[in-house]
Amino acid sequence: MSPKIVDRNEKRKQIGFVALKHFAKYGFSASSMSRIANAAGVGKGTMYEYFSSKEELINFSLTLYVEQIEQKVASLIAGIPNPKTRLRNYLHEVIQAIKNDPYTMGVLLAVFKKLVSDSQDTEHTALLRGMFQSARTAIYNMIIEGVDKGIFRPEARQSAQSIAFNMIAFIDGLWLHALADPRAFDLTAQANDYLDRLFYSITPGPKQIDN
Amino acid sequence: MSPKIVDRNEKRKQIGFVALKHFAKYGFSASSMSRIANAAGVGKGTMYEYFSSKEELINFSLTLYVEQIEQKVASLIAGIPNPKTRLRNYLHEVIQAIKNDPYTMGVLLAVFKKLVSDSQDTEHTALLRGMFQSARTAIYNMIIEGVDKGIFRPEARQSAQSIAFNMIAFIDGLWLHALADPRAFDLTAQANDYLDRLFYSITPGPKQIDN
Amino acid sequence: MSPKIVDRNEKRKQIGFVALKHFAKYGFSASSMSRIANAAGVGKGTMYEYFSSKEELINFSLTLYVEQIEQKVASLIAGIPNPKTRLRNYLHEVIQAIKNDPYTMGVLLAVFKKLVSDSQDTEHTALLRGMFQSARTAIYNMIIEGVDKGIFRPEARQSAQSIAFNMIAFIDGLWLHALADPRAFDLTAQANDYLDRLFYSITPGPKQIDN
Amino acid sequence: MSPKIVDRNEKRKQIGFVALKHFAKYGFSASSMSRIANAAGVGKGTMYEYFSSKEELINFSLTLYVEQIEQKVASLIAGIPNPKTRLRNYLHEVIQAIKNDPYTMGVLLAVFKKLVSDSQDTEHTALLRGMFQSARTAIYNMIIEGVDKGIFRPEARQSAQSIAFNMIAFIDGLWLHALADPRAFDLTAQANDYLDRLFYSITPGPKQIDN
DNA sequence: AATGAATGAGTTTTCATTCAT
DNA sequence: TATGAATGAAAACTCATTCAT
Repeated sequence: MSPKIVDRNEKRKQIGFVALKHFAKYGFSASSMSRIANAAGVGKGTMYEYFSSKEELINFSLTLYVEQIEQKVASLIAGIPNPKTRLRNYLHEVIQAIKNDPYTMGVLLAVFKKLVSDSQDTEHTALLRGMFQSARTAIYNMIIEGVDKGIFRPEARQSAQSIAFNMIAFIDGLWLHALADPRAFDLTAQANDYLDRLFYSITPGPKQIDN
Repeated sequence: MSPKIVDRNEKRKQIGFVALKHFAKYGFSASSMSRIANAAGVGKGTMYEYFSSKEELINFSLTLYVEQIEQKVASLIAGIPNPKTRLRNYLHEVIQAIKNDPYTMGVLLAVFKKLVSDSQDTEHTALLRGMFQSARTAIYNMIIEGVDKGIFRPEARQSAQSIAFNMIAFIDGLWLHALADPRAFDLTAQANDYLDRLFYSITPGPKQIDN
Repeated sequence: MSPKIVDRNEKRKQIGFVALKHFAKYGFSASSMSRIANAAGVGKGTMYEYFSSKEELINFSLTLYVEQIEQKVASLIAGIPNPKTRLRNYLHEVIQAIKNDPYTMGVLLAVFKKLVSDSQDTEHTALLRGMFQSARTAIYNMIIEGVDKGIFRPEARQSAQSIAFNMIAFIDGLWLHALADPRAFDLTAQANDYLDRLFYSITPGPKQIDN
Repeated sequence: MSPKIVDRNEKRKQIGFVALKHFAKYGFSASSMSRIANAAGVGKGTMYEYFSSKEELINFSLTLYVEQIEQKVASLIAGIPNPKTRLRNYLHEVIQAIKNDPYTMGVLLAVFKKLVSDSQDTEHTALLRGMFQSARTAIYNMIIEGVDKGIFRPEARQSAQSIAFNMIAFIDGLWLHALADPRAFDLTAQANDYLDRLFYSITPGPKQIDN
């Protein structure tokens, strides 16, 4: 009754991750189905058994990507009580991830570009926004918690939203440059500088400098 | 010294700018020679009279782009004596440019992506690095000038390099997000927040806040 | 003599009829094995358990089709004693069939086309010819019977063959046009006109008009 | 200023006629662009210089076909004063055309089939209907002229429309069968039988038979 | 010098068929 | 026996590039 047993979901994921690597490296339009098939060790036709079109493969891969990122982010902030330390740790972990797997960041680049081309591409837009939103919320919560615990100034409560935006933009600018010119600068130092200035401006007490 | 040479260069530029628009909107691989020819009002074959290949057209267009950006940057910082004001003004002008012509920023996206694909593509890498370097130098100089004039703390001298890096990364993260989600946040406010925090940390005297 | 053999034939028929519908609607080459399998509620692989190839499925389906048509024809002419009335009735029934199930006529179209492509395709040719032959024979017999009974002129005996050919061609032209442009004309009226003229020319006695 | 000089319209026609042969022989879906290109002696890509898609090639070919047919029809009926003779001549010429170039009739088959598949395919439907309409009009006019000249009975005036429909259907049935089974019957004799019966029924005076 | 005609390699996608379970 | 997974050949179509005029 039952034919060759294959975990379709597992195989979709397997192909999806291979595709992700290609998208990261070459972008969407320059990645070809047959090369992905080849890299995934399946026939060209098999691709279409698992994804009805290239577009669907892209969507699925991105979902995979976002899931992966969000899980990583969630695990990074778990278990560290002090929100200040947690924030610093969070940034450092993100930077480690960038350093360890710079190509994966290339997917973001490809997504950003697709967003520019098809401005009404709502599926991808939603995906991206969701991802950024959850990152911002994580940062926002850390700021608020810091204020609640007296670690940050009360005024930081109003700026929390803005700080979160700011920080995300900074992080994304950082990997962008790291991608373009890996040896030009010290990511960790940059992140520390940024945080030092941030904490300096929201830590209570005159002239207190965090380290 | 025949006048033809001038014409030739002029036409190369003309085609180059048209190409730039396409690259910004669709990226390199999804922009086709014939569509660019069409938009530029020349024949398909003519493209190859002026550029030996698509690759060369890309290179030339990027040179054009970088030149344009650098000229703009240079003009922005000219004529404003106070380096603090000049810095704020500089950032605001950049943001205006992003707001007015978001597509042009798309070229950067395309370039970044190309850098990821061909990691040994030294021609483009050099171009990009040069551009960023000149932007950083401009910022660096403003910081140093501010220290010299007593507007910034002496300690800022050592951090000047790092601040410049930091700021460029922040700016690029900003347009990246602006491109992806134009209505999500207030670019100007974000820039001000960033500068406020920066100036707060490098302005002499206790609790002095710049505005 | 195992019961399996019956099942097998039954299932072949079941799949064959589903295939027939597809062939009628899309033609042979545009009908796909997997869509037929799907519509028949069996697996793709199962198709090849019952038919060694698409070609064989086509052959079998056509046999089924011809059988069906011939049974219908036989039942239409059964039980009506007057050959004139029987002839008129026959034509009307055929027209009813065309009106009720125009798609089935599409199979004929597909077969005709296949015959044009593979001119040496004797299997299908024989099938078709047999079908038309039996229809012609039925008409021929009615004419002869009419002559024998004095309902038609004796001269009709020599033309009987030709009349049969003529009538079949007319019928097939009729459904062809009905298929192409269903609302353009009144099939029943056309058939009556044709028969009136035919009967007028073969009915004995001056100016006698059949109705 | 001007490049390789090619009469685009001429080349479109040239390719169109080659395509027509393929469509006649294999139908639309089983005819491939590359095989047509090959037969036309041009490269695959060239096809798309002249036709934006297979669909457009089909449309163009059909236009060509209809034009051709209509011109032939027009020339056949020109210059013969007696409408009765003209009608007979017309039918004979059509039959000659069928005999001489049976494959071309295959195009009609393909069109009919396409009409069955995509019932809302208005472009082709319109083309077909127009062609049949003009054929019917030609026949209708001959009948009316015959009535006016006293060659046909006055009652034929009312039936003229119906006779035209009837005759077209008969003709199309005829070639359909001729295509399917070229040697089975004598097209000319069939046509004569049909016309004899028709003229018998609409010629004035008792028992008068046309020859 | 300028151009469009020509093209084949390469892209996405479909499909008849085979095969392991 | 029944099935769906797997696949390569082939289809429609795109595009950078060459070349004749």
